[in-house]
Amino acid sequence: MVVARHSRQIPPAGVDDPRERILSAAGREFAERGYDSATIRDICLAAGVNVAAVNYYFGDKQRLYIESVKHAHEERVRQVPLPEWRPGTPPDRKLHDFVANMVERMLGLGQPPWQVRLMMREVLQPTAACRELVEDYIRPHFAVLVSVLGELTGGRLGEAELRRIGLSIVGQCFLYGAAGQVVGMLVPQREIDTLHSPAQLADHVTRYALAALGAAAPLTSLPSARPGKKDSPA
Amino acid sequence: MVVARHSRQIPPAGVDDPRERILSAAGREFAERGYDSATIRDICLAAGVNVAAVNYYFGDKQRLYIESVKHAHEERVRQVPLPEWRPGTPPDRKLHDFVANMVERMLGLGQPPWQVRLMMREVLQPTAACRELVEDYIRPHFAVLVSVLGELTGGRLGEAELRRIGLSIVGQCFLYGAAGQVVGMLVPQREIDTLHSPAQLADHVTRYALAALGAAAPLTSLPSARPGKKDSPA
DNA sequence: ACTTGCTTCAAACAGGCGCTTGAAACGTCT
DNA sequence: AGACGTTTCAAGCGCCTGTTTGAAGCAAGT
Repeated sequence: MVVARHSRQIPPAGVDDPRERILSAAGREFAERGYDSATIRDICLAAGVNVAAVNYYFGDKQRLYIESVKHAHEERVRQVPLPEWRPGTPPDRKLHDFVANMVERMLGLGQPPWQVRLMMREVLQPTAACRELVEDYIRPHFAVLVSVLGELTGGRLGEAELRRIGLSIVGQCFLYGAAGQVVGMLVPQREIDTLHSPAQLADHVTRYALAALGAAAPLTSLPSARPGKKDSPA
Repeated sequence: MVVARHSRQIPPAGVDDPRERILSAAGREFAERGYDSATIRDICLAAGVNVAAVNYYFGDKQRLYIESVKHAHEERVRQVPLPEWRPGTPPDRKLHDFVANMVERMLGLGQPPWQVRLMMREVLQPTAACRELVEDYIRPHFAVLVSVLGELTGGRLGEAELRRIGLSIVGQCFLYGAAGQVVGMLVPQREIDTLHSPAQLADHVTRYALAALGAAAPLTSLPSARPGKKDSPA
């Protein structure tokens, strides 16, 4: 009756593996259109396989969706891994690196890549795949941020307060990633290019946090301290 | 051929007005399920009207959607209007009021009301209704925030920098409104209740901004300066 | 009483959807 | 060659979608 799923002892994992092609096409389609609007027919057309292949490899649309979310998330982790620091790296440098890394992951170059858009959908309207995403991907990253903040404040703040500050930092990046188009409508285009590029954004968020934590001069300090001039921290 | 839309010279605008009932039901349904997943049949069932009524009053699903977005946005503006300040109100007080207002609008009590969820969808994946939403609703609010920030910094920062800081503030609130469920997974439940309630959140975002701008002590300062003690600014 | 124009209704339309089917094609053993 | 398990295919199955239709209901004007 039921199709016996083969055991896949030797996964080729090449670009000509139909399973892989379906996952990739499905990820793009789900990211672009959302779960309901994406159709199996379109996905299979893009993947160059027959519609029955989805049922054969994944059972049904829902399981294909979950698999494609996990697939996208693993791929993105490989693309933009967390920075690694040699012992002795100053914590403000770590914070900047972390924020720059997060911004790059969320924004890519221009608008976020499909893997991120797919994950954003999960975050904004969680489905079954969300918990897994949080545990495997978001929580570890967030833990790193919190530990960097702890290092930066030298134990003067509790874990709970650190988490709250961490969320403040994440929120700023998240706005650009999730609502980038609206930001683009609110701010003049030339300003976007000059002040809201990924690098500039990372600098701003870091400086904003350091100033709030008293680890750098306030943003209103005179130009002598550190103006809006773009510069990578030495 | 085409149904002649009547001129609606005397809009009753009561709860028994079918047009109004459809708009309300459609808003909830679109907010909950999204444009594609929401069905005209379900909307009409909830509104207690025949399926043909949508075509009669709005033409098609798309125009119903646009009208329901505008309807929701107007309703929400009426529900949570911007605060008004008497002359002489100190700018840090204004900032706190503004943030508390924005948080209340975005978070409601518990999870955001359907009007906000509908608008969030537009922000995250803009459609034809988005530009109107930005111009009528978001831009004026954002302008108020920027002007308060300008007042607070006393001309020491340019408009562009003020906008950037404004977006930092908005981003923090936006994270809770749009990704509240994920925040709830990252932070222990008891911490949510004690540190991430709307009031606490508004306090935190305000204090974070004031500290970054040098208008208040850094968050790491000793309890003597201005602790995390919750208190409405006098 | 009859017309007129606006509103509501049950029923149906064509099209697209996820999913299934039975057979053909394929590669690999004996 | 033959048999076998795996993979691919064109075609079709209900079902649900947005939309249309023609008739019935209704209030006001003549």
